[in-house]
Amino acid sequence: MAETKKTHALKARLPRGLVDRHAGQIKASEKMLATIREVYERYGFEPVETPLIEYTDALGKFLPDQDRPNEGVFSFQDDDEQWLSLRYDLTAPLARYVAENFEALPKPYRSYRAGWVFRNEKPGPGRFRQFMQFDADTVGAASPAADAEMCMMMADTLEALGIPRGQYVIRVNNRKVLDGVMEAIGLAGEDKASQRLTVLRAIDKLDKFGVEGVRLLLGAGRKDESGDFTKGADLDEAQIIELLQVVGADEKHIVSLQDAARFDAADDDEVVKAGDASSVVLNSLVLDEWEVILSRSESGRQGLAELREIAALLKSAGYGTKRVRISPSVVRGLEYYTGPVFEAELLFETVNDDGQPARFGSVGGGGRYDGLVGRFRSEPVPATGFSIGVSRLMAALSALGEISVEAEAGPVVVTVFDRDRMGDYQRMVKALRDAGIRAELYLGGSGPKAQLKYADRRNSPCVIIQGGDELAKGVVQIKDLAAGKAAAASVSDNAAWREERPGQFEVPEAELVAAVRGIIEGARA
RNA sequence: GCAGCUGUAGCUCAGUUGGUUAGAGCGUCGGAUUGUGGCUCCGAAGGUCGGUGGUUCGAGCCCACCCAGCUGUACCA
Repeated sequence: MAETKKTHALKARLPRGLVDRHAGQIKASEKMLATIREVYERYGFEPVETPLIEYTDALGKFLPDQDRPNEGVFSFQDDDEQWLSLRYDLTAPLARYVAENFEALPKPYRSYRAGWVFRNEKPGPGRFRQFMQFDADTVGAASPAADAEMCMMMADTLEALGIPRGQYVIRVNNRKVLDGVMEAIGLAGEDKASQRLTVLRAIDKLDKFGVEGVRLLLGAGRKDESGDFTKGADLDEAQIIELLQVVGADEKHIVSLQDAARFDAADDDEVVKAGDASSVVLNSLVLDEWEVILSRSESGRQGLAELREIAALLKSAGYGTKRVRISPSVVRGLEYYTGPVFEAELLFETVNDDGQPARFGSVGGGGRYDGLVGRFRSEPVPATGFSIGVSRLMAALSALGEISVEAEAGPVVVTVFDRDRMGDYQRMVKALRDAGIRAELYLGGSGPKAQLKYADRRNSPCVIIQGGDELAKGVVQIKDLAAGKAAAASVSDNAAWREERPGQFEVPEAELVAAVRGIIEGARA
């Protein structure tokens, strides 16, 4: 028999871009999902679930002019050679579901769902190849009221999760506005399509590179810090100025506090302090700012009208710019959004692993996708929705101290000091379980020391000990591990520590359950 | 994809101009203490030095290529 060397053992390794989740993380995320669900239910949305796998054509991810799916999606062929893919978001599968069950569903159809999605691309910090999204969508409502509701619901959700008002903002824009501006500066027409894409990508990077970086990307191009060069959109100076007038207009939609009453500002509107003066951020002002340039194009006028309606509805419902703000640099996905787009951004800073201050940034987004369901049907079907990045939001919440991924209390451990009496120990475990207390019998083969160590690692509230001495007296020893740890701090001598048995007391076996309950409830208080 | 940086024990890292048997701390396991967590002390296990080829009497160290990871950037439904 050949000698089996350890070095030949199969290496246990997690594929890159994927994560294991331990008990604390799972419980924390379940709690978080429950909170989100509650908000959505309150808005009248109902759950629906679709599978992780769809036909690739339903996801719309075949490469153009090729019989192969996009590399970014995990795909494989069925027995009949049809391509299947792991879903890469929850929107395309919903569109498939709605189209397939169109007659049976009440419309407008409001639904929500949480689930894993997969992207086969390079992982990075905070970017995984499998991650969870939590979506809500309204299908069959063309009214901007549906979009406004999405924004309000997103704001309510973040607050329900414990993110204070002012530490987040929902930014809203409209793709028709962006299209309108581009049209106005002479970028209309099929031949300019790729240039328009480059422009949109450049605008999307406003918060990353700032106005100057975007200016470079709109013009000749930009070199990053590793020396790599990104080619720009090649706009001329006049076009760039006009574009930035709309897109870089953030600082302009404010009015001085003295004038706020005249503009009917709400309490909930953002106030910006600069020196002695204070100014209020108003959604209506940024829209006024755009009026002239957008009037030059039909889609610009449309987009502006939709945003005005959204802004008015938000105001009526009492949502000021602290919560939802018209923001010209929001772009979102390039493929299917057709109207209003939204993004949920966290504003607070935290310290990352390297001690560098870091912003969480976007934790969710969405928008109107009027073409997506219609792909499956002969008539157009309007739809709007948004998606929350669950893992990212969870990282943010734990940084805020709103949730903890620390392991919570483990089960009570009944130790085995006498191997012949497993039945007796099992009976104690059963009694505890019947009383609704998490409890387990030590199932390993090690001695008392190891058993105590095990209970310590399980974060058990207490252990139950009954050796020969206790049996003779009809009692059990109960050791409160937390109390013992506290008492041990002042003891440095091991003999004394063992003699003292900190946190340990003796009760008649009949009082076992009551004594354990006392410890658990004491720890909770 | 492009660019830069980095690969030595489970983790964090030392390792001399290229010179015998590659080390430390932490962690793990065991013992002191077979009826008790922590502290302390003692001991043990754990390595194809990322891979392949080359230079050399001799490579963890030098060279080439490859692989992986990290960071930035591109793409991102």
